[in-house]
Amino acid sequence: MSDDLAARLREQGLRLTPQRELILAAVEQLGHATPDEVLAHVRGQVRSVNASTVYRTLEVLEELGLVRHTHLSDRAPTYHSTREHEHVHAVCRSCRAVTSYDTEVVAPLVERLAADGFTVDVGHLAVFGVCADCAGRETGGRGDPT
Amino acid sequence: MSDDLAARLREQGLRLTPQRELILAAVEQLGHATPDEVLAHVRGQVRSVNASTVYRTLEVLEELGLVRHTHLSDRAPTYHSTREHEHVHAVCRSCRAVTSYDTEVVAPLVERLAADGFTVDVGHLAVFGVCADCAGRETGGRGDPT
DNA sequence: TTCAGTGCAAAGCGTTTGCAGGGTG
DNA sequence: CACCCTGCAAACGCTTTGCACTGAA
Repeated sequence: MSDDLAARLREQGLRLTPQRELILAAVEQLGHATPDEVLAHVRGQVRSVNASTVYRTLEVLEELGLVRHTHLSDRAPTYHSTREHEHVHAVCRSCRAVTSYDTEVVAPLVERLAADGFTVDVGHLAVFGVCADCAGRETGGRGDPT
Repeated sequence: MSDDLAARLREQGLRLTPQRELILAAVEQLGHATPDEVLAHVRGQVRSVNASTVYRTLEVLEELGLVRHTHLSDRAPTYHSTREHEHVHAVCRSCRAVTSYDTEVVAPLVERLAADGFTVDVGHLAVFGVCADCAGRETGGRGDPT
């Protein structure tokens, strides 16, 4: 856990700071969160933490392999801990509902591209479309993710 | 072709303007282009055309089903004509190369989600990963398309 | 003591919006 | 001649960057 953080940072000659611990903890607690949500969460617990620090830290954490991100909307990306099982997201363009699927659903795709030497980043995959509920209501909901 | 444009616009009580024709033509010629590239292309042929017009027009054209967009980078989206065969994009995170695949590569995925009532927007799908070339050179290239 | 990390403020990029004039149907 | 569309300019949301100070090792 956070030991991972300390260890991995050390390996890279990077430093362990309270902000880094807090931001990693926030991502783990929130499940899926945008930089802004992470910022809000962290600020809820502590004094001043800056947005730039959140961005810079999420980048570091991603390089260390502790968090990952996907794009579930055309706005800010969402980050999640790599301690979760890797999964694929299905996003309804109409109601914006996000469903997680086991990576097995893309196994054939992954194998097919692997045959060409292409290694798919499964955890980053977001599949857009229309969910069962919205298919009924026709041209449903609000906005328009991606 | 452009007849499509005129016809579809009429159906919706919308108007045919030179800008709309030019922008659609630009997307068809460019293959895959960002709003900015479309703007540059259109300006290359004609006088003043405004960025907002490009955005508004691409939105209209997409609603009319004449163009589609995907996200091949974490920057601007890329638009393409729906007259092309529908395809899936594989984007190398290292060298940014984009390869188009026939939609059959995602058929199993599409069927699996369809079983849950989820209709996948195949044309929008972008698969990120590392291509064969870059897998060799290890930690390759430049930027980092998300 | 050193140099990575942080906060702050400003800038950057892509996109959106309000408004008044212009052109299509 | 009604009303959609456009250009313009300002605003916006998210992210990045430069810089001087702070604090981890």
